[in-house]
Amino acid sequence: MNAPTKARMRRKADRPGEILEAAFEEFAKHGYAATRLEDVAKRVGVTKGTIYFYFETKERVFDEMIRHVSRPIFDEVTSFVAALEGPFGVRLRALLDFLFRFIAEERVGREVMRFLIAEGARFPDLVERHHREFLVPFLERLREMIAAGIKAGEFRATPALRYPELIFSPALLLNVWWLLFDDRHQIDVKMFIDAQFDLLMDGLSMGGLESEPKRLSAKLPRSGRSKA
Amino acid sequence: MNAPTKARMRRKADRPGEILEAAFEEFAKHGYAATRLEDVAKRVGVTKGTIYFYFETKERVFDEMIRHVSRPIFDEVTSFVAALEGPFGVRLRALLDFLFRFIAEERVGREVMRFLIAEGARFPDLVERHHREFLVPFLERLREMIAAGIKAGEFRATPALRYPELIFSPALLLNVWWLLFDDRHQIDVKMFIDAQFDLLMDGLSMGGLESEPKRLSAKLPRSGRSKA
Amino acid sequence: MNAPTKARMRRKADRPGEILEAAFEEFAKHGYAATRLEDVAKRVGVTKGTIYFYFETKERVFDEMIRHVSRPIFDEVTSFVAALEGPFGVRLRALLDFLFRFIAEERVGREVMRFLIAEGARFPDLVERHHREFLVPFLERLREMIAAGIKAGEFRATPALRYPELIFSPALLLNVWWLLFDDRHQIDVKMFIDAQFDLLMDGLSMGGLESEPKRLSAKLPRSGRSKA
Amino acid sequence: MNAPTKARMRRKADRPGEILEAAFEEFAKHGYAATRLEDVAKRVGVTKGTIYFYFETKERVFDEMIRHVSRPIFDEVTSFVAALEGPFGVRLRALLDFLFRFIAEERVGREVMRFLIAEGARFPDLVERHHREFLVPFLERLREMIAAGIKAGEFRATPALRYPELIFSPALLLNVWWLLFDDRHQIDVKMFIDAQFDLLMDGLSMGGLESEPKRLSAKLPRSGRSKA
DNA sequence: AATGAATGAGGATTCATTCAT
DNA sequence: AATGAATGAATCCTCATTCAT
Repeated sequence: MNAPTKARMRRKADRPGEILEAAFEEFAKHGYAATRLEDVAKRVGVTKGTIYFYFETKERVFDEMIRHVSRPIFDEVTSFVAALEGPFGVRLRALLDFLFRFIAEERVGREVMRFLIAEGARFPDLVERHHREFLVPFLERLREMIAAGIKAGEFRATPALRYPELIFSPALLLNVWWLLFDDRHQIDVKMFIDAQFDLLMDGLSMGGLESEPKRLSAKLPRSGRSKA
Repeated sequence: MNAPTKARMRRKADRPGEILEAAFEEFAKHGYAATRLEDVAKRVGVTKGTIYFYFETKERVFDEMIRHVSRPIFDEVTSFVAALEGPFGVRLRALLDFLFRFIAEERVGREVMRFLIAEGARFPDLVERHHREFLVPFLERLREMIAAGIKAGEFRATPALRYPELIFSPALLLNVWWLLFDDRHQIDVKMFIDAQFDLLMDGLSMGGLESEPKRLSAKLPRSGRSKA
Repeated sequence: MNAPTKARMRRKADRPGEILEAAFEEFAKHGYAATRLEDVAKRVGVTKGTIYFYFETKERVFDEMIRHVSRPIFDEVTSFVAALEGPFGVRLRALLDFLFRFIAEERVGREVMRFLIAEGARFPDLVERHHREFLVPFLERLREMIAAGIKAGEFRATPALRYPELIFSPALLLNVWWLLFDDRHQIDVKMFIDAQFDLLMDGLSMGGLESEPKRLSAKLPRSGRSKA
Repeated sequence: MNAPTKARMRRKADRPGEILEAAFEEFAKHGYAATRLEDVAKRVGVTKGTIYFYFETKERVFDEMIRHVSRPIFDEVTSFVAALEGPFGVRLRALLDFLFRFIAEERVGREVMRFLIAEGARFPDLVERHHREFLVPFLERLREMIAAGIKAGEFRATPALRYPELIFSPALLLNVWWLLFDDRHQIDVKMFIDAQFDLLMDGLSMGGLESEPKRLSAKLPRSGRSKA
């Protein structure tokens, strides 16, 4: 780490990117205030000065780090949502799978949530940006899907139409669960999604006495993810 | 203003309590690392030294602050859950109302969640304690209630039985929403709970062709909160 | 200097004053930017932190240091000028003696001038304050004295009445001389003042052929200072 | 703005000179310690590295900058003084005019004085060089002129003969005035010189009762500068 | 109990300087 | 000749912690 010194391994193509990724790790581990830029530098294999060559302040490093790690998510969410097709139940399930993957299972999505919650007061713009560019569009897509499902006669006209957040919330719970317990008290994601989907579709209450009330959901493909 | 300041002379006999409450405010606003014990002291109207008379370190102040503000919640949750009665749908609704109040609407509950998420890495015991003493018992109570509801024929036997967290998750969403947006992008809590309850009970899908599938939920009392 | 450590020699009555005097020495030696507050602290026998206990920033230390060392001069100038009496030639001579003492011979006066010249761009208020509170009143007193001398028939009505700075300028020269050369290329202050006074009174040109044109100045007491 | 920037391609052949002139501006504005070589470079339109190609250290840049801007003054002073002719009163007046121009009115002369005062401790050689090459010769010329004037019967034999600095001092005052106040509290240079000349020639005191004591100075040409 | 003065380790930031290209 | 990337020592400032009173 402090090898023969002098080894200025320069022109490493994407120093800023490397720095931001190292910053992600350090900020995720210690939080904004307790992170030392020196440790970020050490992780990249450069010195403090190098970071200041690329970024004006620690705040700037943090801000750009969030942009850096968020962009791929933003992009993928956008294109995924645009590409949804098929029956609405199927679409919904696909959306849930996707959502869980990005917001709960992927470390970046999880930690971004931690950053927003923990450092939101210091970086209010960041929070607003995520609301505007990520949350609002996503919820709107959800709402449209539900509305279309209702029109198509697949879904009930529920007040949930006003609160697509409700559909979103189990994924958030998993996200927070992970943030809190990491790998202690693990939850089986696949089973959790299945359970949400079942509950979401048919609810808790005994729906009368009919023989085949659960048809629709029963036919749906379960979460395609096999590894979890 | 800094005359013989008699207001300060009250010698509340509860200096430690005062300090912990001031600490709550400061830690909530700035996070652990960025909070200055001096500001906590100033808020109480004493000097830093006084804090060190009662608490050994800053970490200790934080830890005891969490205990201090959590205890009333712990207690109330315990006794509330023990006192639930009546039809299970009604109990569930009551539990939801309660949950929302403590985890989302009350500032203390909200901020404790922020502390756990933001500082969990630094205070792992804290997180474990909340898991053990708050979350697990609460989820267990939820599960028992659902199980009893199923036994009583009121509820379907859903896989949600394994994941009572699902029922808990909208409250968490509201909690996080508040942590992120404070009073920007407000959500109407009463309508939100109603929506959750409706969805939770009857689900999204058109439940076959039966004539009266939604009876139960229709009869349930709506949220008792009148102001929202 | 780094003795047995722990010797917190506290309550030293006038810590702020001590710090400002140490600061004067360090700033005088190195200039504002090149002075290390740590060296100031070392000079007092405390640590950096102590300085920040009393002063918010380095700029503040500098600013207050100037006030601290300037005040006695301001005060003495004010009271001295107010107390002048006697024939105007005598008064003028006394004023010159006084002026030289404060602006040129005394180290503080000299160094304050250096600070104003060297750091004026960074501390414009400082410069304005000295202009307003020191320079303007002093020049005004000078002017009044000359005007009174003219009225009394002792002085010629010269255009110098508009520029009392002219009378002031040799003292400034000595000041700057000292700032530049310290004790190299020394000038004998007493002789210098005598020379100024002679020149000031009677000028360079041969004043006609009269036998006793220089009476007045010839009778004046020479500078009373004997040590220089 | 940062297109192929052709303006920069002029390859002035005098990069060092450009750098030194940029350095003059930056050092004049911020002082030695607070000047960043990077800003000097930016002013020239090159990078820091380029400066280090021509100069070994920052101190070297400063030192050579002073030489660079002083040389023209040195040269002009030398040749001007050598060329003086005519009655001594006229010569004196011409010398004063010249002096004021170089030491007070011209920015370079003024700022060099600031450098000497502010950074003399760090660059003692600089100060000595100016003393030896500029101040001493100039004062010597002044002294010779006065001595010759006395011999010629134009001037009185005053002790000022020992201190030609006295004649120099109003110009210094104007210089310092400018350094301190820039364009605040302006002084009319022409009137100031006239006043000095009047005072210098005939002094303050009522010169006996003679009828025509002021002949000489009255006939002298006033400052040749017409605009002031 | 409480204060106020003091400490000193620690971290953000700056910038003269280096050097491979 | 000139650049751009990198270094690392230096310095300001902060703040948890200590302790005599």
